Amino acid sequence: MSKEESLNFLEHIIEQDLDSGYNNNDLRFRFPPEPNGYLHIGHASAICLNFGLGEKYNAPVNLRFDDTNPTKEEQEFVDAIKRDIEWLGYVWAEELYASDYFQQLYDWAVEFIREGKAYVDSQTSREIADQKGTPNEPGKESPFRNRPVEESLELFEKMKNGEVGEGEHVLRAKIDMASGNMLMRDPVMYRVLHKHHHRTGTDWKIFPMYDWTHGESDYIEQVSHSFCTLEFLPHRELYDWFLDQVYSEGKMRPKQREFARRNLSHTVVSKRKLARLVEEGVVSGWDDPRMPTISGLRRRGYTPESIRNFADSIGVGKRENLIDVSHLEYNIREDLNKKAKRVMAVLNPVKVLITNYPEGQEELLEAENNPEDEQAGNRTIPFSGELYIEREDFKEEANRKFFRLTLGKEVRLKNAYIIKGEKVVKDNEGNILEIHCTYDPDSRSGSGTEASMRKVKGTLHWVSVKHALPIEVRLYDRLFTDPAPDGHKEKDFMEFINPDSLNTITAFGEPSLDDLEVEDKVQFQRLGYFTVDRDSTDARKVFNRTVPLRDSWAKLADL
RNA sequence: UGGCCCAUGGUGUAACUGGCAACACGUCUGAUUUUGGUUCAGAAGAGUCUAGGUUCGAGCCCUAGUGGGCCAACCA
Repeated sequence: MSKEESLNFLEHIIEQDLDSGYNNNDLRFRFPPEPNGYLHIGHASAICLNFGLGEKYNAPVNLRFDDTNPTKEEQEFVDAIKRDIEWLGYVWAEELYASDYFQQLYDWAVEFIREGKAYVDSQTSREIADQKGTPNEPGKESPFRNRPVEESLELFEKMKNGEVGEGEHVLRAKIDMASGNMLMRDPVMYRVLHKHHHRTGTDWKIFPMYDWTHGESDYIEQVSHSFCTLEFLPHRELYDWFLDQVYSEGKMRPKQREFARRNLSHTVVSKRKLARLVEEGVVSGWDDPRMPTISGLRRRGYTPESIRNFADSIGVGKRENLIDVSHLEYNIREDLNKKAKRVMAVLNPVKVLITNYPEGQEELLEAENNPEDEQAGNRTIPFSGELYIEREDFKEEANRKFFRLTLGKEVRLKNAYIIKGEKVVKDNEGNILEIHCTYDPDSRSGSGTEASMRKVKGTLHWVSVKHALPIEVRLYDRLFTDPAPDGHKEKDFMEFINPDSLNTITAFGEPSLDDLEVEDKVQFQRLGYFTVDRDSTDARKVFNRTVPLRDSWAKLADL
């Protein structure tokens, strides 16, 4: 890798380790989700971080499910997580489960008891919590702290065999009830849970806690760098303590390092809050295109590349952050600009009659599929004397800044002819029913005539009425009106729901849209990028708006 | 109240062992354009939370303060 590029602080750590004796072959990372929900954009950046490091250093990255709490975990989530990571385009070295290590962890724990490093506590969780003290005052030692080793051993065995009920006993590490770090005050290592585990079934009645599991799992897998979010920083001392007890010379000693979770504006990401959106029907499900879940983003039309580029471009740090969605939107536009086929669709139609176009005539006009990609080729679009254009593209009279159709002025119909507004037909209420225009027969795009080369300010997209394909279009906008909906202490995040986050309309598209398949992505010219939703039927296609095009006119038009 | 972490343009990051603040997004000009898109050229915008200190020299080091975050689940 070039020394020119700047490294983020995690890469600096790795580089330092490499300089101080680590072998490149020693490097190994992991992404350790708990299978208790769907992955979201926050996970995506952690995935890109770990797997990105794996690609950069040519090191293996394991996918390890942190499945130590059977009350919350399900196989369904394991499958969904794997699917999402694969979709992002990453390949894990090994698929592993913390539950694979239950026996090893148990054996170590028994060893701990024998060595007086752990004991069975028979108090209630309440009592234990009360004795914990506060960050200011030291905790009190449990009356069971010095119970005989044999007794702890026996009770632990009973816990394991399911002979004791949930909550009756726990195994605690004997560390320091006066530690300034609350996590070091004799943390619970095991609790009894008579629950079905998605992988171990009913084999185990005791389940190891996160702290006891995570570092040891890293150690078993010989992970070199265990990157996690900042809230785990206080856990590091315990992570290291547990590691010290089992570490043997010559092995890789995993290193936990923490980075700031990256927050995206105008959304929420906590599982509880996302669940509320689903339960209260604000969205249609976990993969609603407005959801920040990976499945939601996928359905919205985001590409894996755009998400990866986004994650790379925002970097990592250790400070609180709120990344504006515009960064994400930039990345999807940039990707789709190169890839998406251009097509025409009219969302808010008004009829245009070309009065001097021969009655009943139709023709097929040639159109470029993507000006950014020569390989994309051309297609044909049917043209006739009766068209739809966007209602916003016409004004009876307008100032010089309005580069669109007005009476007496010419505009180009994309890939077709130059037309001139002649008159407007209205109903009794003054609503525009149709606009009469004349066209310049010599001005056909690509015909090479002098008239076809004429420069007119303004080009409109259109669809021939007779050939128009009715489609359903779902116009999505950000789900929340506030950049940090859950950042207000006094207010519930639900108060910031954007009432206009979804606008479903019927629109008209050019006939070629009928050939598209689910998840195909196109640019509706002058409007935005759209993708075919799985709700599409043979009778009617459904398009989700991924993101509108940048629109420098919108700002002026508002004035 | 104790401990720990953090603090650089509107946003996110960068600045290798101290050498006069960079990149991306966003914003604004202009050019090009059969997408008010794209592309291209350019501009504005921070003197690095504050106050001291060390140093020839500090965003980088030290001290204190201020502000924000984290920590007292048999969750991860």
